[in-house]
Amino acid sequence: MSQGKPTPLSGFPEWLPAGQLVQRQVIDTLSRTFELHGFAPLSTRAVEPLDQLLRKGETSKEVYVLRRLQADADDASDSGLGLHFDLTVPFARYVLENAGKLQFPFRRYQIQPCWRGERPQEGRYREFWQADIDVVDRDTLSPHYEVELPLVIADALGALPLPKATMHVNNRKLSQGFYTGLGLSDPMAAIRIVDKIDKIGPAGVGATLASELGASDAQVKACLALAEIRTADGSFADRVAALGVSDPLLDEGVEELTRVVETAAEHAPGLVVADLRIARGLDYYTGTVYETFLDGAEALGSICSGGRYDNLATAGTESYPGVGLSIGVSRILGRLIGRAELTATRTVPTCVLVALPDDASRPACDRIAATLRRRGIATEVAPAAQKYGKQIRFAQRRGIPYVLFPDAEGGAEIRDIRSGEQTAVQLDSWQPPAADLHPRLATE
RNA sequence: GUGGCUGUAGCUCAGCUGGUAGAGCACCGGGUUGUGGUCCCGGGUGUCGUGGGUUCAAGUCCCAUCAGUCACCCCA
Repeated sequence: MSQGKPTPLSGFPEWLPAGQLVQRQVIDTLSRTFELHGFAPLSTRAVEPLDQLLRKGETSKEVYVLRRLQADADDASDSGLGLHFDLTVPFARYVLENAGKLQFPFRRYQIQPCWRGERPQEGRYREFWQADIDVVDRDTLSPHYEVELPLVIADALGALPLPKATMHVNNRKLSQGFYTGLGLSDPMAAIRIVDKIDKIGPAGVGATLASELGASDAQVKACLALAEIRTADGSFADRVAALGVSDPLLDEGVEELTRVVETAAEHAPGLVVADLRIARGLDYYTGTVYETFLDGAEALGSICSGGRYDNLATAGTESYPGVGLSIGVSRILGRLIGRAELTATRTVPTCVLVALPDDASRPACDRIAATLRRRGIATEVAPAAQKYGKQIRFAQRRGIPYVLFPDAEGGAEIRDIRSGEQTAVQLDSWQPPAADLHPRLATE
């Protein structure tokens, strides 16, 4: 019974083998970098109770819910479970659940798929991978983590062959304090309105501030002036001061942001800019907020975002403030794989193809392959005893760098099919250059 | 989730006002009967995204649907 050819599912991308290999390489590279900074690997289940996912009134989230197919037809209830839409909320739950067994400050990384039911387009999927790092502590979290995490991200992104990235950083205390000091009725609403400045322009923001918050001309002018501030060093503080607004929370925010920007400028020059219009949508952020854009792909949106959250992991009197950043792995890969700007040096793990002289030689060739594998060299034997030209082409199509030709006396020659160089080798000692041992990421 | 645009071979695309499809590259076979890439010769490999409808006749017109993409929303 033919069911016809299956079609793709909107928003659920599946890369071809070459892309899969690229994603694996990217994830491995990120994992190594995170571990180098002492972050422990962690995975959480795919599902969370809906009340966990929807806490903080995040009802706008397009959460996929789980329901048993076998549920009674007249049973309208669901399981009360939903797929997580990010890795921060599940992590906060995990911390609360295991607080007694964890050591604080607790730092972990987590690389997993997430699900959101929104309309897909380039860089936006319904199933997508995030690579998330967070640090949480008990009761209070030292501000220096807000400086450290961007540097870890700088290392991680720097280890990948990507276009230059720029991280725009702001501090909610700065914005909120500024609007409070300015005398606006609803500082949080002002933050959200000003965040739209790239969409609706300064005039639109001004009009909205006036109509929704009753802001005066002077207040609107001050808000727009703040939103214009964007500096690669600590000089933003002088420009904020020049606006003549005073508020204790504002001062705190300026101090924290100054530390982030100046430290980043020292350790990762060119990565971070203070950008006082950045707000971030998620309302659980309470301090530093981050958004990162790839140069030349700004329209793709942020490829790494996060911030400090003081109240996400709280239960009763227990409080575990944290700060985290998430890299949008699928967003980056969808763009770069889609445009063939990021590839792997080969489409299979195989380093050596053992040529098959004739069918009777297969056992001997299998032994040769086993010998190489024992030394960690990924090896496969040619699928059929075709003409050597065909066998070489088999390797070439897949990017396999070496073809091994056995001879009748138990020796072998290995050909580097990129250069055409072919030499007799000792099977029990030959080793490829380290660069050829595994597929690597490559830009084209 | 709302709205717009797009959908022909593996890829990039052509196909005028309706007459059951074509180019380049790629791929396959051979020249070269066991060492690829160059060159030469030969081969079209296709449910025109899918399903309906109009028509004597649909790749072409209409509707729906799926997918991609863009804007909104939101955000990785």
